[in-house]
Amino acid sequence: MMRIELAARPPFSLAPVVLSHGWIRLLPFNEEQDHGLSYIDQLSSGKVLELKVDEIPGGVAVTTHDDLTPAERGEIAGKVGWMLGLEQDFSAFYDLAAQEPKLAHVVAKASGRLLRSPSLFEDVIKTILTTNTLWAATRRMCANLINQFGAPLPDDPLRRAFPSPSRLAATDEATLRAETRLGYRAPYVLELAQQVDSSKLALEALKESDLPTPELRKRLLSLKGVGPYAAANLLMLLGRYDDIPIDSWAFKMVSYEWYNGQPVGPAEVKAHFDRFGEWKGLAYWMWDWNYTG
DNA sequence: GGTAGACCTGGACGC
DNA sequence: GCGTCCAGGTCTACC
Repeated sequence: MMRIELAARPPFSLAPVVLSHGWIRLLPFNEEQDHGLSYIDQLSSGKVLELKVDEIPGGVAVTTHDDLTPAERGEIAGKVGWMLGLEQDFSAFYDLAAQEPKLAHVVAKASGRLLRSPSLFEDVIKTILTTNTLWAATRRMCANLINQFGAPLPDDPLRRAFPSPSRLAATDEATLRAETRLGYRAPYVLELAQQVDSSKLALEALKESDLPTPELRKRLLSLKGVGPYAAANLLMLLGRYDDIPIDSWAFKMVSYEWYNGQPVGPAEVKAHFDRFGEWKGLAYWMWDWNYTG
């Protein structure tokens, strides 16, 4: 049993991160008591362990059943710091949100951080799995990927980590279609895994990229299966909020918020959030919508 | 620059 | 049961 305490930039609260979007309900995440979370992670050494994350004053505590080397502790600290956005600074967003009743809850709850997977590789695949399908199918495809290709937890082999690029690169399109049920997304996932595995694509480097958002967006759009919606979603996970992930849900929300349920397009969605400038994506994401059904 | 039609799955619906 | 329809973004081909 090991415990690692990590400090967060204040203000911080774990619950809004866990509840920030659907990722907590995709394996290998799991929501635990009191809006804590667990995640099954494969370390760079290949070791698979379960990380449990709970809030403590000033940050979080990460616990595992395993004994860890200093290097493993460092790796876990880095990953969890990224996953929860512990260093992220939302003070400029809070200044804007404090002026807008529909965003007041953001300041009150210290929201803004969006739950991320340890790797951009995993988040790109998961984002591709959310496109053009229903949430239940996204969860099923993600679970299939993990159950079929993920490395097992030694104590509990039915639970597995998210597959590595090399493991996915070693499968084939027919298997991803027939067994994993990815449908037409199969070649997209396979190509991504092969490019990352062969180092043709330095995907993880985009996490620290200082490219302007439009350039970063172009990089993401160049990935097969990543279109405007997916790119905007991934940009948000990368801490860039100057684009809005517009999907069919966005049209419905904006329609009932400002147009009496009449059909709307992307222009209407953008029009209501442009005033938030570089924070417009987060303003959209955190908006306290009228429509609840 | 924009757009039409194809792509897949599984759940809902009609018989 | 069995067939048909539908929702959900992105791709490619073509303009």
